[in-house]
Parts: sequence; C-alpha cells; structure tokens
Amino acid sequence: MIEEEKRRCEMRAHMFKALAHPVRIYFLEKLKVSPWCVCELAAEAGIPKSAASKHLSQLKEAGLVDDEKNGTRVEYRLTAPCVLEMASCAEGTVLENRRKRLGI
Amino acid sequence: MIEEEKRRCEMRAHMFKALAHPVRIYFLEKLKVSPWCVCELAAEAGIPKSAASKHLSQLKEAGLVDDEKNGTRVEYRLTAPCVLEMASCAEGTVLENRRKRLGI
DNA sequence: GACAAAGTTTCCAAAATTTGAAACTATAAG
DNA sequence: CTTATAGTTTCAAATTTTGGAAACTTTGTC
Repeated sequence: MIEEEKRRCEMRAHMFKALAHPVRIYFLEKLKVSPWCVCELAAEAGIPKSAASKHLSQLKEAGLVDDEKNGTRVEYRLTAPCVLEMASCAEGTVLENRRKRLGI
Repeated sequence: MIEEEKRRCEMRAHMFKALAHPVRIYFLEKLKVSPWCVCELAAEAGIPKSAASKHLSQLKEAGLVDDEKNGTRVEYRLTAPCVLEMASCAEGTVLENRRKRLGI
C-alpha cells in the first residue's frame, strides 16, 4: 500500500467514522428536514447536551454539517447532500443482507 | 426517539462502522476491481493474515462482501455496488471541507 | 500418515471512543 | 450587576475496537 493510497483510505475512513454512531445518524436525519439547535437535538435524542455537542462537533469536523450562531443558540444544518443517499443505500444493503441471512 | 427510529439508526450506524477503518476501505477498493483471497489482501496491505481475516469478516457481517471457498483459499468479492459511490461521495465531501478550512 | 499452505479463532494488551457530571464561556433579559 | 439559558470543554471511568502472536481447522500434496 503506497503512501498516497494510505492517505486516501484514511481520509475516507475518517469520514465514515463520523457516521458510525446511532445518535449521529439520528441527528443527520433530523437535519435533513430542517436546521436545529443543540438543545433541541439533545432533547429529542434524550441525551445530555454535552454529549449532543460533542457528536455535532464530530459531524462538523467531518464536513457533514455546518453551524451558525444566533444569540445563545447554535443552529446546525446539513451541508453534504450525498450523505442522505449514502444512508439510504446503507439501509438497503443492511436489509438485503438480513434477508439473505434469514434464508431469502 | 421512538423505538423503531432507534433500531433504524443503529442499523445504519452499524453499516458505517464497518466502513470506518482505513484497511477495510483499502480492501473494498481492491475488491472493486476483482475478487481476492485473504492472503493476497493481507500481503498487499502489509498486515498479518489474522488481522486481514478479522477485517474481512466485519465487512461480510455488514453485508458488504461475500466469500466463496476454493480449496484452501477463501475468495472475497464485493456485494454492494452502491458502496463505491458512497466512498466517492465521501472523498468529495472531505476534500471540499478541507478546501473550505484552508480558506477556499 | 506427515507436511505445508490458507484461514479462522482465541487470548490479551494497547489504543480509541463514548459517557455523564461538572466547570466554564457567552449572550440575553430583568 | 444578577440571573438564566445555550453551548463547549474538561475530566475520569467505562466500553469498544484494534493488533499480533499462538493455537487450531481444513484442504491439498507428497
């Protein structure tokens, strides 16, 4: 594995890592519909806002969401439209796989 | 977050977790071109075959690859075509994000 | 049967992630 | 200025994931 290949794989893996948590998927689905602030997302998910904030900063770091400050609130919004298709594809794949394992 | 929503998010996250490792991304890219056996993939990635085997079984468990035994060899092949598009989209997003951070 | 090659599984240590509480910052309102 | 609200950061503990060596299984060959 040459160095350039390695870097590319690390970049891609890093992006998928940001998607590899149920709460972060949930947040992205909410943001698909409209922007939300941290406290609203935290309340909806039923987790402390410190946890919500950390999950959102991971998504932001991966470039999947963006934020904007309004007074004391920070609104998060989806930036990468293809993420939605990814999630749909993922669900399709997982469901198909489950079907196969249970014997078609 | 209702129970059904939770399950769906967990399923999706589980799938992305399988993609969240550089070696597994590397394997998928090799398999994009043609099927390979464990020892070949391990040699290409420069890791022990026990590690390669474990990564491949994670991919298989997520339904992203399938395997077939031929003598002592086990050939792995890609099953989910949309994974390729996902990875491309991911790379695009990450690159765009990096550009933004470095100031357009 | 003995041996070699390919894979998988097991075991355990090391590394990374996740969690919640508490401390801290910033803004708005009284 | 004081208080309340929204968010972020820090900390330590708990959990999960990873990595490598060694043991084990299976198949093919001599």
